Amino acid sequence: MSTAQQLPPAIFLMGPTAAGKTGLAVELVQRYPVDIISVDSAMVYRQMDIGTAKPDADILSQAPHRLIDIRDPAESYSAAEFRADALVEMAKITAQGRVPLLVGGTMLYFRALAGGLATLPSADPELRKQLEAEARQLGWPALHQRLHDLDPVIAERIHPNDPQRIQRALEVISLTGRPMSELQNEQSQVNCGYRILRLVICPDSRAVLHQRIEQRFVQMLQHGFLQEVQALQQRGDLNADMPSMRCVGYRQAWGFLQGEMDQPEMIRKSQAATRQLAKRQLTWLRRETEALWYDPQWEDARKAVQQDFDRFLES
RNA sequence: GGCCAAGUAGCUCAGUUGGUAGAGCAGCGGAUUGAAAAUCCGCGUGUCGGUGGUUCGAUUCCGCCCUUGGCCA
Repeated sequence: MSTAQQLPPAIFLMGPTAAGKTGLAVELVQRYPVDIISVDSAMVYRQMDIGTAKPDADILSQAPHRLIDIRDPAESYSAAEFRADALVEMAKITAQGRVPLLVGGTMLYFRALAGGLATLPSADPELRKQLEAEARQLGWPALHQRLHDLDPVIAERIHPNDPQRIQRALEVISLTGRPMSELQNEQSQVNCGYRILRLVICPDSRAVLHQRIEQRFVQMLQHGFLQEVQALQQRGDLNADMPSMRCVGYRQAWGFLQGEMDQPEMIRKSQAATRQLAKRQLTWLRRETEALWYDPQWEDARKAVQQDFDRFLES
């Protein structure tokens, strides 16, 4: 208990997309000695501003966000890179006598940061290409069968129709010669070195969240989202299979600009994809965290957040 | 006003040669260890437009009514 007291503080501000995280974070920056670190797998990309709901230059000058605009859309990023980057930024902030405020909705990143990751090799693009070629010949269920022979424990946990995880597990074996399940078992229970206050911001009503999602997408279009995606297409070096272009909204807008659907359909699909994202985020939030929940429409929410902040920072 | 077509899940539709119905999408729940805004799994009761009739039994056949679309006046 007393050792925990000695750890420096950090705050996680989590919530589904369109819940109002950024607005609250900016308010908190104005009142508390906190610096924001973004926990968002899409805002890491430069030139992807409107569709990721990235704060604009004005807001960023008042409330700088670390770990946004750190990748080109042709590149990829990962939970492991995030964890390393975030820990560096957290240490810098703490060294200045301030408190890291981690804000975002990429729940795997929060979990990786707080709980650590197993020691695993990073992605190998060549190997992945090979595995994909094999899958085209044999089908993913056949590769799942192969995985079952090599690492039955992990194969039990991965569905035969889940190409991404089958590929990754085979990649790990191929790169290390050892089953992924074994490597995961060796993972020690790490503490990230901070005492964490977890806050979730989310409307009580799913209908309200859906409304916010739908309105926000319309606003994105008004702010030139399609031009943003068009500019990305015109670079000529991006394609629809890259992680950046598979982001919610970008994927649909890309298809629309290629003539694969009309505009009303693109809008419907983008909004639906965003609702589905929010639902997945809520699944994480319900299960993963013992956090304090706030509805942004609850007028006392901000006061309550401040009280929790005060109590936490004083302790 | 007359003729024709359609009315089935939130949406688009399939179907029942008469035994009260099922797909896609949406939605909901879940999983999640270097792509995670990704990837994957599970979940289908709805006055079959209304009302009368025929029938053991009607969402299905018949009559009338309502709504929508088209054609003719």
